[in-house]
Amino acid sequence: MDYSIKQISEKTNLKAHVLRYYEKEGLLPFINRSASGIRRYSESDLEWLGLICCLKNTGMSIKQIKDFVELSMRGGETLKQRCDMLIEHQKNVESQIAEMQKHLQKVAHKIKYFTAQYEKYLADKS
Amino acid sequence: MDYSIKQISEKTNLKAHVLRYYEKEGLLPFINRSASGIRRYSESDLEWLGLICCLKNTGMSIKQIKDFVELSMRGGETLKQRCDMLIEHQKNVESQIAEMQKHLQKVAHKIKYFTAQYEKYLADKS
DNA sequence: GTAAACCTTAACGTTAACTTTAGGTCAATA
DNA sequence: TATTGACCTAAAGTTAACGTTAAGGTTTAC
Repeated sequence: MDYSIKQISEKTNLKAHVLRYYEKEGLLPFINRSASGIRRYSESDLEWLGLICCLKNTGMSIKQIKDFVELSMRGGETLKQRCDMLIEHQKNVESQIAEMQKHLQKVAHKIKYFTAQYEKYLADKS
Repeated sequence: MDYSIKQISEKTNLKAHVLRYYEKEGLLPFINRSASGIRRYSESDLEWLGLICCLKNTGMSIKQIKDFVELSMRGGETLKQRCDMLIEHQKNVESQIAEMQKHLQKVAHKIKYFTAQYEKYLADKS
């Protein structure tokens, strides 16, 4: 009940060399190998990858994800720290979104302005 | 009634070297110079910088902003194109935000999960 | 047995948006 | 007039997160 790197690549949409790269960077320090050294991903590895992608997708850097993974490897005593880290991250992303929405309002305003200009231009031409 | 690069730097929160960089990249093809070659920014240059920052803040690339500026330099005949470009950009940003919010929900879910784990850990310890 | 998939290390290439450096010139002031 | 701080240019350096290529080797599936 385990997966090859290719299968995982398909399931996660991460190319094989990216999976190896993530492993090298310390994001996946728990992948088992077959006797001959071939990576064998378990169901729980796949779940981990889910979390990693989730953090990546919300803009967390590889380095920070690595820190998170390292905490996880230290067991239950770091659970509080990890919760805090995720909550902090959540806050950051939320405020980024809020910022973006604020800036977006300015864009909307500019669009109004340009649209008016365009209408004036059309009127002047006729 | 014009400004030095330092004054503009303070007004826009863009460092002087960034202003020069933007100019080199074609984002500001209209800045006047003194006889000795020193940049003199006008009030309207400052307004342009406002629009440029607005686009930057919403994630538009330097290259795209350059394209927008180039259209602008061609005058009224490109107004429609520019409107369309801004509207397209607005849509992109909105869908980016939506995506982000979707991913954020997953993070929230993970937080719930980790918090539960943490409470269980505390209960087991006592 | 052979072809496809996997492994490693290592190094070079890429992109965006700066940032820094080096070596000057210019302007305000004491 | 000397000095200091602001300005100029061109070009190289930086960072993150990969992407690419190479070179050489092992393993697995049919």
